[in-house]
Order: sequence, then structure tokens, then C-alpha cells
Amino acid sequence: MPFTASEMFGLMDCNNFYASCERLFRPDLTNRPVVVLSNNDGCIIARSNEAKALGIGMGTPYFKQELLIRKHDVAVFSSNYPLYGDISQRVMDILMQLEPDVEVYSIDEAFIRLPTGRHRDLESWGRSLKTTVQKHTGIPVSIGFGPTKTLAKIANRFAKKNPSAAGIFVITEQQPVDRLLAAVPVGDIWGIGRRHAARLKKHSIHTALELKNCADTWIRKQLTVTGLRTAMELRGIPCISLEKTGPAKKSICTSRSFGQPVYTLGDLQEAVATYTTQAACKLRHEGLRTTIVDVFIRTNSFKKDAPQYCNRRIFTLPAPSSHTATLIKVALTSLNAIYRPGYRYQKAGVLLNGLVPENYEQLRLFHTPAPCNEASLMKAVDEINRRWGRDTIQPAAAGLAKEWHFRQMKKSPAYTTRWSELPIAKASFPESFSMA
DNA sequence: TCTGGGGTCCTAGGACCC
DNA sequence: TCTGGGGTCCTAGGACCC
Repeated sequence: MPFTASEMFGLMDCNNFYASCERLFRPDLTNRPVVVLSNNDGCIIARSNEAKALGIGMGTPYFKQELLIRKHDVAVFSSNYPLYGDISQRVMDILMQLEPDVEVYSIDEAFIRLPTGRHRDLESWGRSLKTTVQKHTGIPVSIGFGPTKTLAKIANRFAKKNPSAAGIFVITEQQPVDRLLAAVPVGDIWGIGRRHAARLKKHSIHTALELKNCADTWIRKQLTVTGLRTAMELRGIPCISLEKTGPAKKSICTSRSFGQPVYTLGDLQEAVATYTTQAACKLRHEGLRTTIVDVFIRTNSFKKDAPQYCNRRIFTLPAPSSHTATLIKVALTSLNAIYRPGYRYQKAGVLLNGLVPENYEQLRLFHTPAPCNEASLMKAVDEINRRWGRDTIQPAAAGLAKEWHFRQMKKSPAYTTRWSELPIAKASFPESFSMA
């Protein structure tokens, strides 16, 4: 089917983003394989091309790859989100200066909407964007273009995988797009995950082209309406629009695995108070308040032989709040109710739901409104922590030693966001050099 | 010994309303 | 004896994304 696109979509994606960020201030790592680990140094979540070539899999537990990593002298980093977040912002700023319709889709990806005719030659425009980003931030990017977001994603995949594309690929109406789609396994399509891919394979649907040609009613039945939208997008019919400003958050979650097993209620209380503090801070940052506080704890489900326990308690507040102390109070009450001694706890978390804008107030007949100094107190605390570092002021309940805290053994410096960790450049001048 | 975290959307089923 | 139909809201579970 020919496309009749009135607009095109671009997808710009940073190559091996976290690994590329780690390399920015370490030129000695240029040709050395690099991997970045998840929180707690648990799984491998980013790999440089050299690391991919060694066969190090995405998402595999670090301890399973340790031998290979040592053998090939792979550089290993704990994840450094302040660094990645800051570099991401710089990349996105460049893009947004050049184009008005940009959707920042994730830390390392952005969609761009381009009305037909805006750029006569998308390929050369993409190439110049790629050069600009590389020049100003040092981050290599790939860009794919297509008449729908899903096709732009596929174009991006070709841009990365085909050396001849050199990082830019355009799917246009003139192209034999079916030939491209025949080379894309269903599991590589945006929106088709592992479960759906397995189900499609069972029905002998192996490629994007085969999915595109399935009957709508069949797709709807097998993959629900989201799968049908994906199929339509493969046909060049846009069903997923550009979201320039993300919709307001519907939930905020802070949860972590512990650096070492936790047994006592005291340690769990510290952890839950810490996570609640962080979640409340995010909440205020978004200009929201919460009405539902959900606390959960659980043991390590990978340890089949150890006794397992997991539980949660959902508490509905009488009135919306973003006051840290109020939220900690209900979170700890919930925790105390679900805690059972004798288990080796591995993870805890706090999930805030029922979010409302901070200026929204549903008055209750018998409820006394929160004193208005709560808001100013929180504002002062946030400002102090912003200026002097996250835990400059924290509730006593969150503890100081935090022995349960997750591990980050191989973290690089916060090169761009902390004065004390700025990289130092040293210049040496030849003997003959003279300032005269 | 060691297996991430933070989100969204969809559906089915139950409870409840008039 | 005969016991409707249409709707909303909530929750749990499944699936997806990066």
C-alpha cells in the first residue's frame, strides 16, 4: 500500500547511551569494551559496541558475565544517573533548538514531527543534526525517518545496523518498504514484547511484513487494540501521535533492592522512610499531591529454597498531601502492619497513587485542613537540598548509616553536576614554549 | 555470594448504582 | 412461577516500554 503521508516522524536515538556518557571524560576507553550496571550492580544495562561484539547480553546478571569481562579487560561502571540525565538534557536542548515539534520519549530517545516539505532532503538534514549533536556533546546518535512512529523506529534500527546507512535511514513512500519489513523479526517491532512475539510465532507470524498483512480482527483478538494500532502503523497509517508535553504522572514509585539482606523491622523502617522521602520530593517537583500510599516489601524470589514472603498495604489519606512527615507516618504504619519477622527481605518500595494537582482541594466535612506552613517548610527543605546536595536535610526516620543501601562499587564521578567532581584538565607545554 | 527501576495501558471480573 | 439492562468504578493481572 502506498503511503500518503502529510507528515513524517523522525526518531533520534543516542548510541549505547550510558556507555557513551562514561566514555566522554575517559578518552582512554575509546576502543575498549565498556558496560554499565543497573542499581546494586546487578544487571548489565548498557554495552559499547565492543562489549556487544564479545557476546555480553543486555540485561544479563553481572555475576554471570564476570569471567568474560575480566578476560577481555572490559571497563565496568555502576550507573551514574546524574551524569546521564545532564548529558541527555544537553542533547535534547540541541534538538529542540532546531525543531519545534519534539517529544522526549526517554533519556536517550526523541521523536520529531516533520510536516512534509519542511526539509526537502531528510537524509542530509538528519546527517547535519547527527554531526551537530556529536560536535556539541560528544554523543553519537542514529536517526530514522518514517511516515509513522513505528516505522521511524524501524528506520532507526536500520540506521544502526547497516554500516552503509552510517547512522541515518529514511523510509519513504517510494521505497519497497515491504522488503525492509520482511527482514524485521516481530519481536523487534516497537510494541511487540516477548510474550506477544512468542504467541505470533506459534501462529507462524515471524516478520513485521507478515504481521502487517494479518486480518484486523485476528490481530485485535490476539494482541488487543494496542497490537492492532501497531499493525496499522506498519501499514503507514499513523495511530500513535506525538506527545510534546508528557501527560501528568499518574503514579510515582521509589523502590530498591537492598545491598545486603535485611531482617529487622528497624532497617526496613529506615528504608521505607528514605524511599517515602524521595517519592515525596518527586511529587512536589511535579507540582502534585498524593491520596494513596502503597507500601510493599518482599523476599528474594530467585532464592527458591528460602522461605518467601511478600505483602503490601494500601492506605488512603483523608486529604491529598505532599508533606514528607505525613507520608512517612502512614507508610511506617503500613509497614509495621505487614512486617513479619524471620524473613530475609530483599526489596521494599513506596508507590504513590491518586495524584492530584497541588492546588486542588476537595474539602471534607470533618477534616481539618493541613496547616499552610507545611508547604513552606517543604519548599525550604527542597531548596536547601537542591543547593547543597540531596540529603543535606532528611527526616531522622530515614537513618544515617543506611547499611541496607544498594551497592554502587564502580561509580564514575558526577563530572558535570557536582563542583567537587569536575574533571581536571592538565596541559603540558613544550620546553621551547614561552609566554613572552 | 551476586538477578534493576520506573512507568503506562488494556482487559476481565466483581461490586455497586438506578 | 415469572427476577433486566445499562452503566460506572475498582482491582488484579498481564503486557509493554526504556
